Amino acid sequence: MRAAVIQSSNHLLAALPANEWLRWQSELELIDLKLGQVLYESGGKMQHVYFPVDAIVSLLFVLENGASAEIAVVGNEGIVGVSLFMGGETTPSRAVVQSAGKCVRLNAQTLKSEFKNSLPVMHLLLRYTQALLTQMTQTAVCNRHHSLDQQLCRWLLLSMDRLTGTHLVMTQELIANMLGVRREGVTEAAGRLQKAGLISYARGKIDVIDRAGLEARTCECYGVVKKEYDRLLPDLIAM
Amino acid sequence: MRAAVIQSSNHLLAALPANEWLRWQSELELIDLKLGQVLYESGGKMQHVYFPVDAIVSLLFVLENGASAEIAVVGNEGIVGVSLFMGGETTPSRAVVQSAGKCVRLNAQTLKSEFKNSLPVMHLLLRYTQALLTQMTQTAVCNRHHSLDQQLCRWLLLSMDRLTGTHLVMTQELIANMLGVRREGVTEAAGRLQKAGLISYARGKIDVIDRAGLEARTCECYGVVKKEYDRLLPDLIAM
DNA sequence: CTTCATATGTTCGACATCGTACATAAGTAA
DNA sequence: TTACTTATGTACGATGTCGAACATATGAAG
Repeated sequence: MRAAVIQSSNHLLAALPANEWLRWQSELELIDLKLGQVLYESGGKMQHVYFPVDAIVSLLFVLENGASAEIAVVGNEGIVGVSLFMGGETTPSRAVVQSAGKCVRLNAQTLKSEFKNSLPVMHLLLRYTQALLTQMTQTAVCNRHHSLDQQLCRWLLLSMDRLTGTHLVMTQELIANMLGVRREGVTEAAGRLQKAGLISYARGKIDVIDRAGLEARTCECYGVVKKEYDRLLPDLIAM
Repeated sequence: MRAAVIQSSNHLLAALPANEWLRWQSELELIDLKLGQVLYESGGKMQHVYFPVDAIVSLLFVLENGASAEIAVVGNEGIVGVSLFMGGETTPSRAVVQSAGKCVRLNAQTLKSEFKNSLPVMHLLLRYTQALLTQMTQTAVCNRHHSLDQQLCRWLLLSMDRLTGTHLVMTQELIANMLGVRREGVTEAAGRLQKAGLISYARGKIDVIDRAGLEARTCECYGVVKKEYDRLLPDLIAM
């Protein structure tokens, strides 16, 4: 299970000072995440934190009646499991793999002690958490004020930013769960985007054809979040 | 301006170890906050952090077109300005006084250095931030899935929890801004609550008559947030 | 008391999404 | 091939909120 991990595979890992990287290296495990895999269940104990490499993880809130909504996405710019070092031990959200791929895993206890004992690690993780917080709050406002079409564009763009290429494996049913709307609504919105020549999709495979077109059609929320990530994590994103 | 500040006036301050309290005491300023006063503007530099005593502060997101939505409320259980120690310097949200009252102010630089140099302070603030984060994300889901009536109940309950008494000074217009809906919608929802005997209101003065009734009518979001605050900040809330 | 700004109440059609039901199409397994 | 599951398409009325316009009521200032 333990395999050599390339530091630059995840932006947060890449930003680690040499000392920290040396300490961590032997503790990191490179694992495969499958589509739909659940990393944390709401309220569950967290045994690890995860640094996505080419996987994407969605943070979902699930209501009692089963309805859900995505509050943030995490790709290779970030870490899944911030509640751990924030002091919660458990998290009230569910973490689901939205796009299959590689991921680096670290023992929860190790991360907690590193967070406590290394100032650079602490600052890095907190700055990332601040960016994540912005994404969450912008999502809240977006849920309130913007149309499904715009939100779908935003969602596609956020996903594309965390992938290489323009291809995405994701059924409309799953997108509906993420956005917290009906599957039929996604079908219609996606149909409009396809008719406009922005995307093409078929049975769970989506291709973005006109990225600029998506950016033109989405709400400001996408730009705000992206700008805040660039501001807070400039050296990490730029590489 | 500088006045004696009672430690127990704010739960976070109350939870400070004796050493920290001694260091902070001379730096704290007790100030008055007026209804509608803006503590931070979106993107603005933060000069202070604020520990509400009997004031309530709303964290609002404002969109380009002026539409807004509240993402969290802070009362005497918390602190306004978490982005400061999270490493952001600026915050992407606006902080507005939702209920006038007293507040303790602390210099931004002081707080940052205390956060860095005192482990108990750091842990306390991070744990609070985690609770705040829960409130924000639950709000996001609530925006998506629940009715205006339920959200109004939730908003009233969250406000009551941060006040002494059952009286609230707040026009329907302002509530509408907080919830991110039209004023007319609040008028209708509030009318239904009044007809049901849960509240009474007149020209900006609201009285909660039947708190249990509000709790029965609101969505699960209120309970989830309250539970998480109790879990993460038990000693602070209990006192 | 009068005037005026503020707060609340009410109505209308418009629109987006919901809930439900069912139809079609593409991949999978026998 | 056939049967079956999964993914997508479409239609319908119901519902909730919006946007706008206007009516009423209260409190404050002169």
